[in-house]
Order: sequence, then C-alpha cells, then structure tokens
Amino acid sequence: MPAAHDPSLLSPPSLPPPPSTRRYNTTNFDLPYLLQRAEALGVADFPFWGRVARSRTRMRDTTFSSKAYGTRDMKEITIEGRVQLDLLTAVQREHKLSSYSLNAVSAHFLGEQKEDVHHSIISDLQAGTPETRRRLAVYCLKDAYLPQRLLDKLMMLYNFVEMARVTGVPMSYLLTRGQSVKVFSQILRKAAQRGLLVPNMKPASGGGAFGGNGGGGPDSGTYEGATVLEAKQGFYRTPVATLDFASLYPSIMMAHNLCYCTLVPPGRVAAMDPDTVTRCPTGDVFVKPGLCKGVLPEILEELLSARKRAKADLKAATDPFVKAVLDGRQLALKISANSVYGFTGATVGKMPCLEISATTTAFGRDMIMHTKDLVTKTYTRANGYPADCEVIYGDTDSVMVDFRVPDTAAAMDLGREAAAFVSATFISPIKLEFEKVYNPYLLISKKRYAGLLWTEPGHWDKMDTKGIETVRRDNCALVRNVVGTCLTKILIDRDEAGAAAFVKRSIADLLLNRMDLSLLVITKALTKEGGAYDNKQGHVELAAKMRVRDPATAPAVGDRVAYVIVRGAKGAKAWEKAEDPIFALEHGLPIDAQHYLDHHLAQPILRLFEPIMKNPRELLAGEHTRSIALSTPSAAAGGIMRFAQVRATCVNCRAALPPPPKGSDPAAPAGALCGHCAGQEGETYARALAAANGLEASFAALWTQCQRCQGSLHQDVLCTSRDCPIFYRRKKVAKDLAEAAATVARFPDW
DNA sequence: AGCTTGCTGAATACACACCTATTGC
DNA sequence: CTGCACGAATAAAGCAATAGGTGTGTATTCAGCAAGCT
Repeated sequence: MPAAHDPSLLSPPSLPPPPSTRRYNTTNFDLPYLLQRAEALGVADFPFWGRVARSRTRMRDTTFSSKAYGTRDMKEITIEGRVQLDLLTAVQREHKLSSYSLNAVSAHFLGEQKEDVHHSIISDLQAGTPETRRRLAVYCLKDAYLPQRLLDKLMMLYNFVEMARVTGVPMSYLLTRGQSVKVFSQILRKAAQRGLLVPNMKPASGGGAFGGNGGGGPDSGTYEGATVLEAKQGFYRTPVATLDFASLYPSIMMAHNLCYCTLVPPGRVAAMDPDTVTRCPTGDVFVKPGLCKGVLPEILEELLSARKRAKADLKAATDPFVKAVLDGRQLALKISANSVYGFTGATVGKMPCLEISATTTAFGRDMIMHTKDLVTKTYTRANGYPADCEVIYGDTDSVMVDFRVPDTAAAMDLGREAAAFVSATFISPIKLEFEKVYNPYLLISKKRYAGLLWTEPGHWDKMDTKGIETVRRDNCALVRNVVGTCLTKILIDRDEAGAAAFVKRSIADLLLNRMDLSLLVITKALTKEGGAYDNKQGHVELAAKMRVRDPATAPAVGDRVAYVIVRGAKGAKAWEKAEDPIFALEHGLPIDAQHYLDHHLAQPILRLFEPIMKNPRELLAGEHTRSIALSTPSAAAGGIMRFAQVRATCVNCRAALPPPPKGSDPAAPAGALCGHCAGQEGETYARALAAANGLEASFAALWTQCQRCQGSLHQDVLCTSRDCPIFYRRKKVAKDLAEAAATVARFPDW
C-alpha cells in the first residue's frame, strides 16, 4: 500500500485500523495509536502526558497470562501520576460475556445499540463531504460517550478504589496484574505491622526455563482439591434444601490458624506441647492462635469484614442494577479471600506453601463428608422425622438434602435446624448455613443443575441454573434459547409437554433453514497463539483464515472468535466447516443444520429430558426432522456440484425444467413453470408476488430499525455489527428478497 | 453367460487417550 | 557520585468436573473383482 497519496491523520502508515473490540481499548489501542502517530508525524513534544515534567511517555509490549483471565498481549504505557483505566480490560475481567465489542457491551448494560462501521468506510467518510464528516464526528462522539456511561453505571471507580484500598495495591495493578499481587501486598503490609520479614523466594523451577513452555514439572506442583459428592441425577418435584459452609476455605484457615508463620517444621513437632498445636489431616502441624496468631487469618478477617460491609450495602440497595453491581463487588471480595488460599497453592507464584493449601482442602473434604454423614444419620424416620432424608448432591462446601417433605416451608425449617445442628460440631468461625431451597430441582450431573430457588416460603426468587448450556458461552444462542425455554416451561410452568413441543418446533425451524444466523453464532476464546495448538479446532483455523483476509480485524490472542458451521464436503471435520458469520452471509454459504442438530442441540436436549421423559429420543426423530429445505452439496473434493450447470426448476412444483434450446442466451430468464403446472400461472405468480412483497415489507422495517439505531432516518445504513441480530436478519431478508424478485421476473408477461 | 464364492482394499464404526474451553466452588 | 549501556529477570490464585472435539489404532462392513462353478 503506497502511503504517499494519503496524508490523512486517519490512516497512519504503520498502524492497522481498530477491530470493533478495540475501539474503547485505550491502553492497547488509542494510546499506542497516538504515540505512533506523533512519531510518524515527527511531533517531538507530544508524548509528555504524565505529571512529572520532562518525563517522556514510554510504551512497551508485554503479555499477561493467567488461568482465570486468559492470555493477552498488552501494551504497557508509563504515564506518571495518572491512572489509566481501560474499560475493555475492566469489563473483560469482571463480566463473562459472549462478545466484548463496545456495541455488545453497551447493549448488555445500557440497553443501547450503536452502529458498527467497518474501518474501510471511516476513511471514505473523512474524505467525503462535510455531511459525511459530520456523521463520522457523531459516530466518534458516541464512541467516547458510551464508555463514559458504562464507567458510571458499573460504578467502576468506586469499586476499584475500594479494592485498591483493601488490598493495598496501586489501582493500575487491578487491571494489569493478577490476583497474587494483591495477596502478596496484604502479606507485606501485615508483616510490616508485626515487624516480620518476608523471604524473597526464588521462582519455582531454577533452570533456564524460557522459550518453549514445555515441561514445567507437573509432578510436584499439584495437590488434591475438594470433594464433589456423587450427583443422584433426577428431577426432584419436592423441595431440596441446600446447606452451605460460609466462606469455607477462609474459615478453615482462620479456625486452624493456618499460615506461613504458624507452620511447625516436621523436625520441631516433637518439641512442641501437643496442646498448643493442631495436627491436621495431612499430618502437617500448625500452632494454635494462643501461641502466635497467623498473618493470613488476620488478612482474611479483614477481607471478610469488607465483604460483610458490601453485603450490607447490597441489602440496602433497591435499584436492581445497583444491586447487581454491589453483588459483583461482594463477589470480588469473596474471590480475593479465596485467593489467599489459592496463593499458597500457586507453585509458580511468589511464595507457595503447599502445606497450607493441601491442609485447607483436606479439612474441607473431611467437613463435607462429616456433614453428609451426620445429616443422613440424624434426619431419619427412626429419629422421629417425617422420612429418611437423602443427600443427593454436594460440591466442595455445600450439601443438597432431600428431606422428603412436600412443603417448602417444612424443608426450610428442617434445613435451618440441620445447619445449626451441624455447625455446633465445628469450631469457630466455621459455620454451616441454611441458604436456600430448590423446588423443583433438576439435577443433571456434577456441576450441572437447575431449579427454582426459594429463600422464603410463599414465593420463589428466581430460576437458578448452573453449568448448563444456558450459562455456557461456547454454545450458540439457539441452544441457549431452546434449553432455557425448556427449563422455564419445565420448572416454572410445569408444562413438560409444552417443552417437548417447543423442542420439536425449534428442530423443524432449524432444518427448514428458518433460523436467524445470529442464533447459530458460536463464540470461543482464542487462548493461545495459532501455532501453539496440538489439535485443530474450528475457531483457531478460522482465526488464521481471517488473518489472511484482513489482518487488521482478525481476532488476536485472548479475543473471542465468532463462527458458524457451514456445510462442507462429506466427512469434513468440524474445524474445516467453521466460518465467519458475516463472510458466510455475504457469500451465501449454506448452514450445516444437521451438524447443529447432531452436535449442539441433541445432547443437551437428551440430558435435559432424560430425567423427565421415558423416551426422550423421540424428540429427535419423526415428522419434524424430515423437512430439509436445501439439497446437500455432493461428496468428494469440496462439492463437485459447484461445477455442474444449475438447472432451473418449476416455480410451482420445483421439478427440473428442460434445458434451454441450444444457441439461446443462457442468461435469459428461464420459463416459470413445467408442462405439468402450465395451467396455474396466475395463482403461482400471485403467490410469488405476495412473497416478494412480504419480504420487501420486512426489509423496509429492518432498514428503518437500523436507521433509527444510527440516529438518522435519511441516510444509508453502514453498520456491520457482528453482534446484532437485526444486522443478520436484514442481510438475510435482503438476500431472500433478491431471490424472490428474480422469481417474479420469470413471469415477464404478467 | 450368469451366478456364487472368496479375497482385498477401502470405507466405516468404535473405543480410547488426549486436548481444549468453560464452568462450579 | 552520577549518568549511561547492557543484560537478566520479569509474572502468572487453586482443583474438580463436564463436554465436545481430534487423532489413532483396531475391528467390522462393504464394494469390486477375479476365479470357479453350473
């Protein structure tokens, strides 16, 4: 690309245009852009943004990588005395969304869409007329205004300031560093108060471990985690009470005074007075608080009291959105508290101490088993209770008890009683709480269930769904909708037949190609560089393809890749059939409906209906699955059919028409009807016309909707938003309309 | 010549180990 | 003692679990073919 002809500020020679996700990614996009632009234009006195005079703003590349936040390439930009708050990073860290484009995030939190203009058009707008430049300016203003509103609405500053104060790290760390630096900072602060010194430990593996990330010593780094009780799968139509340990791991660490400074080295155990130490299930020994109170337990007390305050605020709030934000805040504090345990188990971290983490989980395992046994043994008919209770499930810190009573209020009473009774067998501050009742409760397997959640008798609070397709982001919206609707019908409406009917309808719609493309878009995160994958995967292959098509907008590491499954040759692997939804739409690639049915819809439906129906498989077979609208392209080598002449078909009965006579113009419209249908021209034409008119009307409606979204009813729609269902619908209707118009054109005499 | 039989290579099915993404707690 | 160049190290909460996919090896099925038989 010769840059000479274009001195415009909008297209610097060295910098690609922003993909839609980067538009509000100040630290990784806007600031580097400004720096590089100034460099390209030779504006030497520009990059001095900090509050330290004559200190030049510097930039360097880094990558951040952690299990929880994923891997991301980042830019580190030094601006002394000013806090950078990159909203994209903040949203990515605090919220699990399918798409993080400014558009999608605004729609999610503000209920507002924003047009998404492809970067190539931006140059055109700038180079156009005053009117197009005005439009560009409005668009840019929106780009700036939406992040500001998100910042306010999500109470980001408020939450970040609190987190920074509680953990004692600079605010910038909250977005550029992980959990461990927060824990370490608290340890340093507490140790300083006590006059203790913290050792500067060497990083785990001593050798020159750089370049290839192989090895890494998987043997010593791991320890046993929590117990997950066997899930007694089924659909429970009676109340199931849930008993939870409050902050299990923190409370264990506090109760048993687990800390670096209270761990007794094996060689010294014999010398200790047995009354002053605790011997743990792992065999490790820690001194009791009377002798020396641990640093970690004290940190935990502070974090938990901060969380208690947050919970009190949450209770006082009335606005549902504010409630949601405050809930996020208390959750962040809970995660910080749990990270203290995690920090001790992080073998690649600054100060691993597996004695602490392994002891913590060992206590937890004992406690959940103890709770299960005690409850099962106590709540029996023999002890005067209505029935023998059963623990049907439990994960880490919870047990789900079916007391076998029909009444929600009765189950709550029993739950409260059991919680108090079991709590009494533990030392402070360990506490088992009765929290909620599920009724009904659909238990599919470990870590996957759904139910109506009750916290007081009389009315249920909400439908709670865990681990099922509706809450997983690597499903398409179709699956989420079908499963979600079925759950609503089954749990709330108690209409199992209706749910089954809905499934059949959805399958028929899918196979008849009546699905919105937006419902079929799957997104998955690109977790590492393309070459680092061992197995081929659809989203990885597609990302590579997109890099070839347009490097500027292709997904980068850490981004979520959106794709649809299009039809491929017979036996093609799934990774060959993944395609960019916009590309598929624009090139008219057919969707592989069967693949969606077999690989995405079938299993979730079976799992859902298995506990409910006798023969769930009938949902996947039968009349509604027979209607395939399009013919499959033929087998070998990417579809040999591509080279075959497409024969025109009768508009009425779709029978193939005889080929046009030799020598005639092949481009001329074919006759409309076959000999058999020849008499029905009038009604067939009327039908075709009606279809075209209907499509025209819906296209106009969608177009207007998009115009409204862009804020002007007398200008072209430029938006190509991957996240907007209207966009897909508009494109599809446009295509259908073109086909319908072509059909109408085959009746030249009418 | 027409049919069956047995063989062979290819296609298909299946079990299994492993990788990857994501969630629960 | 200060400024600069150069090289080294930098950082990263945890485990349990489900599910879908890939790749591989083995067993089974099937089509095609030649030989043999009627």
